Amino acid sequence: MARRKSETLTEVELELMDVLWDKGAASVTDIVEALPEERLAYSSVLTMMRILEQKGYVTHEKEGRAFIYRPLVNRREAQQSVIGYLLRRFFDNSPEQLVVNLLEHENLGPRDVKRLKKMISDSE
Amino acid sequence: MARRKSETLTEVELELMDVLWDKGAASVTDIVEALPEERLAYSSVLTMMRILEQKGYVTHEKEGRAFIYRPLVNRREAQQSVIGYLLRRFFDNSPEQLVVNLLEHENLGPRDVKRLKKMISDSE
DNA sequence: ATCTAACTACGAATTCTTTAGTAGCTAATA
DNA sequence: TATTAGCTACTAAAGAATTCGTAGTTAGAT
Repeated sequence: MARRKSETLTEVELELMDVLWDKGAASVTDIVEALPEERLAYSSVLTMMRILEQKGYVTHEKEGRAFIYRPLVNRREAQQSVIGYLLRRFFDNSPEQLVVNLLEHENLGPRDVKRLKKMISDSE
Repeated sequence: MARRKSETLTEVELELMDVLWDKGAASVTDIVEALPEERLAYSSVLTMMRILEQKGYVTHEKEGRAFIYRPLVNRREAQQSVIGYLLRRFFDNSPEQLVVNLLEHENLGPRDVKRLKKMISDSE
């Protein structure tokens, strides 16, 4: 039997969406060039774009000879989606738990914590 | 060619680890019984436990006739790891961005926001 | 000592993800 | 109009994740 489809962007999907989000719209050639040298073959990107379209993350239209791809989901939405997934699966739907862990995270210096607090204060 | 291994717990792996984290230690039978009715066959759980052991998430020892599995990674560590992944891949290593999104998340009521703020203020 | 119930080990099957080669179409140009 | 450069479509392939069947082993009961 088999696995369920991923409900969030997978690794490579995310990498390509990042390019689209940065550029707003792009042809396959644009995307290949935006990626690190030799990262993916042209046809690999093409395949992934097809998959992303199937999954409803992007759409395309012909412009001149090439397909121009545009995101149907923006970065913010993708972020919210993955946060939702994370809360559900790892944090028992408790944003507090997530933030507690974030505050304790080794990657977080005192400077970060300070900025975080300021940001939350400002958000009222 | 092929994909990279997942650096965080996958869906089913997480489901099983959750049982271990709750119980502290458990036999395969214990785990099957802790899962929702008909969720997974005995042998499926066995296979997944083997994989989890290969990946270094659990260990086992024989107790009587059965294997008793114990987590080698605790819930907190798994949460930190997935937060690290999230920051890196979705939030450009910016905890601020993550929190901004959390605050704007539709699942978050005003009561949650209030508690969050208090929690961060208290964290000095 | 044999039988049997309880477990584990091994491997197969299926889908998803990721990567890429190649055939084939099309528009611009010589 | 015939070439060809630039794209897309199709196909393949292999690793990872997920699920489960079955053979084989072993400890305890008869």
